[in-house]
Amino acid sequence: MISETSPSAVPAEDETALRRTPSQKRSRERVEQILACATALIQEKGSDAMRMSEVAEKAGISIGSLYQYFPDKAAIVRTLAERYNAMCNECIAAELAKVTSLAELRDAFCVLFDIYYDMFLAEPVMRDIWSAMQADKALREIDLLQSRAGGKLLADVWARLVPETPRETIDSAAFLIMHLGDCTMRLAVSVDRAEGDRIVEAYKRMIIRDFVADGPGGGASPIDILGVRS
Amino acid sequence: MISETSPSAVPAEDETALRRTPSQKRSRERVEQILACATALIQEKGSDAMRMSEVAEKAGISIGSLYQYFPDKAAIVRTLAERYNAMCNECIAAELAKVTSLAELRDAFCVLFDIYYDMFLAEPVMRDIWSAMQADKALREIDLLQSRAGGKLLADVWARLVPETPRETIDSAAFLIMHLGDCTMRLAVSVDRAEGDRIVEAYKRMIIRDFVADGPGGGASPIDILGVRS
DNA sequence: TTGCAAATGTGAGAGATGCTCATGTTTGTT
DNA sequence: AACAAACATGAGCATCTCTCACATTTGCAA
Repeated sequence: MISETSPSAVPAEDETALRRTPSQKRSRERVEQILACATALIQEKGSDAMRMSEVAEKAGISIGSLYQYFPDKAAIVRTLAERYNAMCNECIAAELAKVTSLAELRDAFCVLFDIYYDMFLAEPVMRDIWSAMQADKALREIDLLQSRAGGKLLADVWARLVPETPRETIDSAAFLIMHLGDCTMRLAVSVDRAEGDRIVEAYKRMIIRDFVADGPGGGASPIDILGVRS
Repeated sequence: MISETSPSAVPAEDETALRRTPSQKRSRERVEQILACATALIQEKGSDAMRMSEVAEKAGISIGSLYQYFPDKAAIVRTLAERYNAMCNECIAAELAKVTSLAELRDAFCVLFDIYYDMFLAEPVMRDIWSAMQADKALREIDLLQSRAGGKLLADVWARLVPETPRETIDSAAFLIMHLGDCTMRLAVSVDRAEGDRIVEAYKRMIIRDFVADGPGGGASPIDILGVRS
């Protein structure tokens, strides 16, 4: 799923997340084992209630061994978050690669957002991680970096389609769209399904209007006739 | 700031937040003292790093006394959050009361959002509380209730202006708009000021398009010509 | 004023959990 | 076989939230 230059079977997560880079096969397997057990425990009881002692026990290792690889509890969650992000980036890049017009951009956006919604609905662990996010500064940074990364993918395409719009306007709008997409997701999966669906649809409608002409806020939008500050 | 039926000088927070309802003047002052010290400590080091022992010490009371009034640490933060929410609701209701047309709705939205942005910029404690939010389930509930309350205020006005749109569509869209407003805020104040301003403007532009005609997604929007799922 | 019950105050410490570190064991290499 | 580096271990340290048995203060009625 993750394309890396490394020939290793283990995807190279952000190296700083691991306290010790495992060099022996045994320890590389152990890292995967830890992550798998942590995922199971998060699914079962949530990342907050997950205890490091439980992870160690379930993985059949000592607590000290656990801390040999992950500097703290948050690092485990962060590693899982980065894996999900990498998957998302692949999807986004693949879908946006086909876009050559504003109409296609709108279609691609709707397709991607539906995929994202389905992922959130199907992955309780992913939901939990994003919930736990705000509690952890480093995780919040990762989330913003992800929004920026996705935003850049979008802005690159968008800017080509509306060349006369200032690039920083597009960048900020794209960044915001990505970030609010995450927020919409978390909201949609926290209410009942019918309302969640309405919310997701409302978001998509809200956003695709920005892909109308002349960039964010441009075109035939009512902005032109309003006295908006700044 | 908070209008209550109670003649008491102390605003009646959600009673369930307090472990023991203070009946003597001394203890009522003490609750205020606790909240004031907690606010100062959050401003200084953040709610996460704030220690209950510090709050007690700064307030000049014992740790046991502290827990006499607040069942746990989160309850203090929750109480502060509810006070901010009450203030926000007053502003929203006041501004929306004047609205009699879609154009006025757009104007009111921009005014309110600017006020909100200024509040976020000026109140580090408020920012901290919303950051700590996702870590605490009860606080998250409060936040969603707040979005629902604000959403209802908006939906009531909006529905009157576009009577032919299904009410549940309006409700969900209004709810989403309020929630994403919070998300936009948190994002805007976490980046540098210039980008924060661009983000806030992008959000306002995005939203006021929904106040165009025929309700969310209605009117001359490109939605009509798109094959959107559901 | 005095007595008394209810309200309030106190702080040592119980309980829980993340994480460390000194020490022991395994692995790969020469 | 010998040895260094990598890896494993778990008792226990550090920290923090929150409790509880007991002391003190307050308001009020006699």
